[in-house]
Amino acid sequence: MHPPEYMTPEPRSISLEKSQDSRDGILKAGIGLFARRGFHETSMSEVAREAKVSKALIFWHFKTKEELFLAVLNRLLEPYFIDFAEEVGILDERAQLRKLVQSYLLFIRDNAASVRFFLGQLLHGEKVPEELATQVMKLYDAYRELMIGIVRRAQDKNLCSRDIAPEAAAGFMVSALNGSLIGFLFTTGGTTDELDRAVTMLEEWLFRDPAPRSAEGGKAVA
Amino acid sequence: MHPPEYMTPEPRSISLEKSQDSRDGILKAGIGLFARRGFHETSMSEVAREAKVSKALIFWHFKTKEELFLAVLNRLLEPYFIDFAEEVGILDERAQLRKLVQSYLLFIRDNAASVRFFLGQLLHGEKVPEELATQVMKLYDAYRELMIGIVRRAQDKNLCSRDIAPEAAAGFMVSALNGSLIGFLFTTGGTTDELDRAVTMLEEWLFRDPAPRSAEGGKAVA
DNA sequence: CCAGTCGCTAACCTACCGGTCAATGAGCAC
DNA sequence: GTGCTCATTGACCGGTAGGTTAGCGACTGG
Repeated sequence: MHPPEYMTPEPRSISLEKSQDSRDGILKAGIGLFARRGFHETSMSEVAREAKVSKALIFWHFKTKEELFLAVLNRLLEPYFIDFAEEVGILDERAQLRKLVQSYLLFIRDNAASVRFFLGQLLHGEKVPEELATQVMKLYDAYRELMIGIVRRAQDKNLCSRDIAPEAAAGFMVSALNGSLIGFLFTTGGTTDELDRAVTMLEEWLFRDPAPRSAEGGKAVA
Repeated sequence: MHPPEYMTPEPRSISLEKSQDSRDGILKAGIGLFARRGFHETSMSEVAREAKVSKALIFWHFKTKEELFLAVLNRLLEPYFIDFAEEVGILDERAQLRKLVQSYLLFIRDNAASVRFFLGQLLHGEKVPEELATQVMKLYDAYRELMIGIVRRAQDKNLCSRDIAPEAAAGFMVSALNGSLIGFLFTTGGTTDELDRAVTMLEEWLFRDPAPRSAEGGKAVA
């Protein structure tokens, strides 16, 4: 079996290093081409040309085109994670919401290309191998779960209306964010103003009437 | 020049009728295959097989594969229009909003496949020939314009808060709808419950505090 | 009845696709 | 040096893609 199934933690020799380099170069080229043109529009010869290696080498590193594509998707998904756990306890729920939402926006801004690619691929169906699709879905659910937590805590502290279930409220907010997202993805050179507007609107929406019966008026954060 | 550039309003002969029939059959097959598998995954031979004609006939009707694809997109867009003008005057703004939103949902429900296809294609870029993209955008803008009108009238009648500009409110609501839409598109066998929930939420959101200073409490529609 | 067009097809063409393979150079162990 | 494995390549293969062409039967106009 020629291709190394798993890389050793530290490179043992120059050859292995070079091997990893070429593999990375191929992956890099694949990322660019697949994201720009999609799976079927991209040929292995193009990837080879872009990576400046022979086509055969690609098939030495990756058994099939699908395997390369899978590796590309995996690498694209690497930055998809949530780093929200820290320093959140000291913020009130309103600030927590703002922070969570902004982390969403920041992520979108930084990964617009791959998000667009991945979303298109998911919509198109079939070419995303379940495993990755569920991975994305899990991430999505985790995000919504964070938001549910915020809403629940805000309701407990009577910071916002208790009329709607936290799950429904969070689901709605995430949907609204997604909607703004696709609006953003379609304005190619676009500003993030629309996104920012959605953020403040969601904030106002969630914290619109804090105390249904209590007489104490809440101090609004400017 | 073999292929008829434009069809005559009424078929002059049996031959022309048959020609239109076969053309329609090809288009129909193309719609199914392109929508199910995308542009590059679909071969002309497949279309020919599905339409039960020879491949050459397709190239007789449509000069290239791109031209067939374009015709398919055009036909897919045919049901994309807004029939909202009628009988709207007699409804109050709340009911108007509900009706407008429901027409959106209904449309999505009926055209889920083609919406998914078109959205994926737009996200993927490149394969949608500007002309059609702007057509869709115009439709989108028209819809938002309708919503802006509703919000503005509701504000004039003091039915809802005047804190936000109608454009911003409408934009937000359309975004929220779009977000719910993609949520719906991803749940394959999915229910429309999530969509319906978003609808009521948007309604509650827009008409949350009708009279900022007036003492008269509004009667809520159950 | 005959010429011409229309609708249509089988067979064909070229280019390129994903994928294979034999060969080869470079580093490493002995 | 002599092997040995690893990384890499150019040449090649069968299959299929989009597209072309020569021609055939069925109508149509004169």
